[in-house]
Amino acid sequence: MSTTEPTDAATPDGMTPERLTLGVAARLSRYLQVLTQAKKMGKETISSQELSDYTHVNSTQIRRDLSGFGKFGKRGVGYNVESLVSQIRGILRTAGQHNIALFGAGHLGRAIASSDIFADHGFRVVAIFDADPSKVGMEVGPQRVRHVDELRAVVEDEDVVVGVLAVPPAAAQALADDLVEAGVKIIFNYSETLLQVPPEVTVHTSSPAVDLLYALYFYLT
Amino acid sequence: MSTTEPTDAATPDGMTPERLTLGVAARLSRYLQVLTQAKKMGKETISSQELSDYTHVNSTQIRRDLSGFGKFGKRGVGYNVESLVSQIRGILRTAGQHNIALFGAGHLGRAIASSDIFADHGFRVVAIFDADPSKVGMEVGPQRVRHVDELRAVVEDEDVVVGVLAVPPAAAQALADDLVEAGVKIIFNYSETLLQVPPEVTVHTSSPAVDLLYALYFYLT
DNA sequence: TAGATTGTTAATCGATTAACAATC
DNA sequence: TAGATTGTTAATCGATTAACAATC
Repeated sequence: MSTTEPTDAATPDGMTPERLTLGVAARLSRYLQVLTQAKKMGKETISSQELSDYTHVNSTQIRRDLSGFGKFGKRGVGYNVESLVSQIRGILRTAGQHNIALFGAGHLGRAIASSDIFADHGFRVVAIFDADPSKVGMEVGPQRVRHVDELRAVVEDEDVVVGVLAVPPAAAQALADDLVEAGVKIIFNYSETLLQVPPEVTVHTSSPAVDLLYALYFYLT
Repeated sequence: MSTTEPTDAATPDGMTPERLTLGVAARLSRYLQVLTQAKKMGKETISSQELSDYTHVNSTQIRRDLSGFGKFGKRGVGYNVESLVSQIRGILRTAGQHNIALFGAGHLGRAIASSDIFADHGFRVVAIFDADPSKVGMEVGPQRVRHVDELRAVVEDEDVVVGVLAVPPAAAQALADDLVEAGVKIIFNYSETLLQVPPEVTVHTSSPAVDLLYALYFYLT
């Protein structure tokens, strides 16, 4: 060590760092998405500029975000895709498996169940529910469709942390209530309904149209 | 006028305001989503606090965002839902109809086609395409599934401004290329692929898993 | 009037960016 | 070595928030 730096300010393993700010956590998640896909495509290294092209986050911002946790890159080369994936997963504490319960065995539910989009990030659909008796028992991928009555038992037995609602608007609130009662703290809402939940529960409502409106504004102006 | 204010700094109709910042445009779009839904539910007025509960944006921030464009609220009462919808649509210049071409007549494509999620915001699916000859000609909602060969003609005839990709990863890039060549400037990508497009084209990749990772972080910490 | 909620200010904090030395 | 790209600084800009007067 030729310089007089103070002891490394980056977080050493095992020590609890400060909680990430909302912005940093959101950006890291997006980097992870791109990196996961890049890995699938066989890419071994990626530069902050390439990450910037895909995420629309400024490349300096990306280097800054990452360097806050360690020196993950190689000057002149870029970042190793695979190792950066593990690093970010570690920072976000999402390296493990997390179980999802999916509601609705219609077109959307089946599309979600058969997609890699959750699986790629360690989310596993452990149960699919539908209120329609004619759908109960049907096979969807590796799952058999269950009746909503089984919700409580499944949440406990399978350690479900996320409920995904792919149901008609009229059914969404009742299911949200059931999920809350069963102790699920994260609800991903694909219906258009505004859900009422207690403050400790997080609802994320999918809103592709909102993203389009936003893109359109910058296209029109 | 008893005070000596300078001429109103808010934008009078017809005058081109400055371009919104990314943040403001994003937040206004989210308010619009909630307001649209609140209107559906028959709500007549809404307070900045209620909007805050649904959007997770601080209520002061909401009042601040809105007051930059005019005095839309009524003290002690809140905002009129219907009028606020029109005001925001005006600000975002998305009051009109915009046409979408949808690719993929599988589960996801059919779910999108039959949902109100785009229709509620003035987006109309004017064509559905699929590469599979056995699906061409099939009826999906009011549309007949077309072969991708017709893409160019449809984009021109129907004034398509957005292409939505609900296709397998392997097919996404080729379709993106076709859309770019046909002059479409906004692509909404539901496949997991990283798409290569010229800089003037905007790609928005849907990433429910990213949103979940993000929610999970704050749940786990 | 009393209660509620907006519109707005002022102060703070975090995000963003350009620039560039370090170094692979 | 020459070229590329990271890691980091310093300066700026926008977002956020608490507080409160205005007013419905």
